[in-house]
Amino acid sequence: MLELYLLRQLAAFKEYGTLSEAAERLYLSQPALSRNMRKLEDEIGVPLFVRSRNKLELNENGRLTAALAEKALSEIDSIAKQVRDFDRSRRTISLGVCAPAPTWKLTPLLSQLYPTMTIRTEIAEEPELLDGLHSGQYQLIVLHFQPEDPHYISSACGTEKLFFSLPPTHRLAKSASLSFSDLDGESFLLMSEIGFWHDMTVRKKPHSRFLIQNDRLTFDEIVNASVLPSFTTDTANAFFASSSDRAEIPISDEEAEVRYFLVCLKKHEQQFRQLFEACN
Amino acid sequence: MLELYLLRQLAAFKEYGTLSEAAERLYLSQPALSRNMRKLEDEIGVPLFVRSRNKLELNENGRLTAALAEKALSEIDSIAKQVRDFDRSRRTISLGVCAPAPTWKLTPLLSQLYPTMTIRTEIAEEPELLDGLHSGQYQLIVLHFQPEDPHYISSACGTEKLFFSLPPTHRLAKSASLSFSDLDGESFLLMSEIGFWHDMTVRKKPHSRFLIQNDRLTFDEIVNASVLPSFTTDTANAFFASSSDRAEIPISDEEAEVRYFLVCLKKHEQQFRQLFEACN
DNA sequence: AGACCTTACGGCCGGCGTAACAATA
DNA sequence: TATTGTTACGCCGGCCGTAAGGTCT
Repeated sequence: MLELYLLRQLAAFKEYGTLSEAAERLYLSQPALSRNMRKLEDEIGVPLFVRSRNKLELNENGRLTAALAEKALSEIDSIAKQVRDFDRSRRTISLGVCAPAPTWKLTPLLSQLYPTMTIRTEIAEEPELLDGLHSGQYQLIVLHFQPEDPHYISSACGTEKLFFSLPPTHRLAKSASLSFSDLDGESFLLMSEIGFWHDMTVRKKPHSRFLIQNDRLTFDEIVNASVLPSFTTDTANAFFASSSDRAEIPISDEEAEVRYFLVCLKKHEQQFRQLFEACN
Repeated sequence: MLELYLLRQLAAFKEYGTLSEAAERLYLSQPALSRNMRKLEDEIGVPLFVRSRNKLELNENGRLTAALAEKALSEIDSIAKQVRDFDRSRRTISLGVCAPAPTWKLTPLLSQLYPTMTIRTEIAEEPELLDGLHSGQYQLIVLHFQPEDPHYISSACGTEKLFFSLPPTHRLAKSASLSFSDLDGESFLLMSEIGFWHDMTVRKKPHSRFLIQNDRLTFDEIVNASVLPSFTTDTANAFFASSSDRAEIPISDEEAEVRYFLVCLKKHEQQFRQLFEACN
């Protein structure tokens, strides 16, 4: 059977045009390449080259062979990668979420229920989450609505309510309740990687500007040191008790409180049965 | 990159189940195979086997790898074949005919006009000829009707008229003309490999039986030695003068005389221009 | 002269076989 | 005991590099 090193060398010769150049790219002596091209020709049994006295070119057979070789080589190349990906996917649970809060409860739970598995978490938009669930990119996703498709298994897994976080000096710091529009136009401090909350706050306050910070500790410091309004949620407060003198004002819009739903494909129902029972 | 011998050996192990058996089939010592399977595992970097103390089995990764390997190996295997076929097709003109007579003139003509090419002739049914022309199986075909599709180039290339060949003692040997139906029911001697003539004669004499002989010399001998009716044609007589005392009676059915048409695809018009000019 | 390809010769590495061992049924 | 898989050691074929030679621009 044709050996790979011959096909690789043919492909390189096709790419670089001369034996010398190809040999150099292959870290191979030029005579070796010359010999091997003749050997390949012998093995296939038909001429692959037109040979002038000091010039070597592919003929039609040679071009066909090189094209087929490139295809086969890339296929062989991809085998190891495919197997490694497959192996990783078998020992990994990928969790896609529409916001960070659900992971605070789910990640420890997953680690405990499936101690041999690696838990990978990703924040994405809801349409991408659903696509990824079907493509196998995610085995589990968390949405902030309940999907209706009967191919899914889903179950509520917590709520989250958004609050304004205002400095005591803010003119509205004593309010019992505020709506998004009450603070439209003011500049806000905002965490990055907060999933759908980002879109929602930006959409509900079209005239505000948002200063994005991607590290939570830094964010907390900046919040405490500034007089800009920001956000917090009941869930975040429960998990990350941060001392601050800020006023936390409930947001009256109904979108400010969401329910999360954990979703998996029906075919994985067995695998995740314990998880669904535990997260209720 | 993964080397082919490792993939071949993995595929063999998958096929035969044990290292010993696979090694034997591969004409390889069993320790060598053991080493190489470990090497493959190392190179891919994930476990491919479940190892008991004296048992080796593929795990899921291994089964995937073996499946991918089989695919890649068969692809590599097919490269040489594809290139050889391509090379042969480049130096061969394949002529498909609906009956043998046209080849008697065309084959010498082709050899003369295209002296570097191999001429290959095949008899086939007309639908297969047209399919083969499109698929590239034939560059030229001969039909006994003129195709209407404008994608073809076609030109008349001779006629052939069928005769009954009757022993002098036959009751109808003196007839000036006969129709197919006049001899329906009698047993006939018939050559094989005569293309559409076979179907036609069988169809026109549904009550006759036909004794098939595939060698022309043998056929001629049998014909001369027997009193069974057979067939001949004007074209065959012109090319193969066979002495015989048989009566040759024209067949009056209009299907008994055909015109042949040489056909090629328009894209080959240039290549075969000389041929079309010469065969008129 | 410089670029390119081919042929000739010797070295060396990698894959193989033999041998010896361990474990299971 | 027969079968299966693993480890250790030395051989050898095949691929490579160096050197030398020929041809073309």
